[in-house]
Amino acid sequence: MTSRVAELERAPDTETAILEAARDLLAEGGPDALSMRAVAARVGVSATAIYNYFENKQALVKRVIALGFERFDGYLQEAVVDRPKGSREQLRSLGEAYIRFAVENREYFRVLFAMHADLPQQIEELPEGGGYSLFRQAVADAMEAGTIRQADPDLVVLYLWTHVHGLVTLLLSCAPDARCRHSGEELKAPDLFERFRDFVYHGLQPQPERYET
Amino acid sequence: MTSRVAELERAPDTETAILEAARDLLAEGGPDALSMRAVAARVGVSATAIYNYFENKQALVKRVIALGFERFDGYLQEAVVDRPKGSREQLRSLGEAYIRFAVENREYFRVLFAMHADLPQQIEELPEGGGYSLFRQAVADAMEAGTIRQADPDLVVLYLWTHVHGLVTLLLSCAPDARCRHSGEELKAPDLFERFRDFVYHGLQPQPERYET
DNA sequence: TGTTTAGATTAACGCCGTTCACTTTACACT
DNA sequence: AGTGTAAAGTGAACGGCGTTAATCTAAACA
Repeated sequence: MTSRVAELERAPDTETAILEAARDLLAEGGPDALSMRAVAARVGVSATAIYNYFENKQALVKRVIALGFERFDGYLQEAVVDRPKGSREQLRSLGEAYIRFAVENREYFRVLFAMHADLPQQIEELPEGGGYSLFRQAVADAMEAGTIRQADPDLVVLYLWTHVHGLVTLLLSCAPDARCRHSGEELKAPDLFERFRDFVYHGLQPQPERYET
Repeated sequence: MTSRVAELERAPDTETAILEAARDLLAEGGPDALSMRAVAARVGVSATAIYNYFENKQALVKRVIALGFERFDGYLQEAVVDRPKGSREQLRSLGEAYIRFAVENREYFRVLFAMHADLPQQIEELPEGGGYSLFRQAVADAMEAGTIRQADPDLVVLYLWTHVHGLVTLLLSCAPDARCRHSGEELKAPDLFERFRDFVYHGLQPQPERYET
């Protein structure tokens, strides 16, 4: 006789199955691939059964997106731990994690940031405590450590976020494999990110003859 | 008796009417609002008639997007003329035009850069001679004039483009009216852009005691 | 035992993109 | 003037979509 907990855990848990099916369909084939009937077929249930767990398709998608942001935050979490607090390396690692998530979950990423523009405002439960606060803490640490200049932390976070977000969205929207043909050679997102780092740090001002380190 | 030209211009020109209806539907209600039947109804024709001019919906959308990029380029064109060649003002004006287009054509802008990610590669006829080359020329001029530092122009263009593109997409996807709540006060895209300019120019490096101009 | 209820099902509605078979229009050619 | 041809437009229909309504099933509880 199995324990009650084991029973619960082994239970079909249709809701979870639906969410996973929806996430996979979204990640595999983009928004068009996610239909109630397709989700139901993958779960092995009739389409209308989904309505026992989600009010409608939009509610289902909203949950999937929330799960997506959790996975996204996982990438960022992994990027900060074990990196020296306040170091440029930590900041760089965050940016790289952002890019890595976008490239490794291309379709998903696209949906994450394109989809929740349609769903009007209701995504208030997402950002709190998530990636943004991670980013912000890293920036604040870097300022305190003198790694970057003093400024409004929120503004700098937004600036860096904008920078990395623009990089990946632009690449994803131009080249389906996040690649950019540039003066003959091909550059992938991480390479571009690396080349941009000098711009981000030193700016575009004409460089004085600085032969310092 | 009207001239031949006048006749041609006054002719119904169903194709143009279809394109305009599709563009308006897209700009007004986003992608979901654009259906063949809706376009047909607006033009005053049956849905199947559209197939005399466009192979299918995707082809229609593709043309609409191409028109959108033309309009977009118009914003950029307007930004460069009458601005001193190679000046920071010209670069700033380009960025502001980018933002202005995105804000004034919110739905349209979203579709422009979200949509042509789906349509696989086929958008090769778009960028040539368009906004990118404008941007590139302005950057090259600014380098030659010593306004910004010497570097690979393509890289700098991509850097700046990324910067402004990320700013608007991030704002559009977060706040439906391209507004950002920031330390209590609300910032609109142009304000943010202005605040970012110092970062772009001087970078995030710790500022030395520079009391120079 | 009978009753309730959560979960699943089938049927159906209206909208979608698209195809098909058909009619209408307009113009070129003998 | 009459005919042929091709373009432009039509309504019906197909399969797929999100969603609703009515119905069934089986376990839980009294």
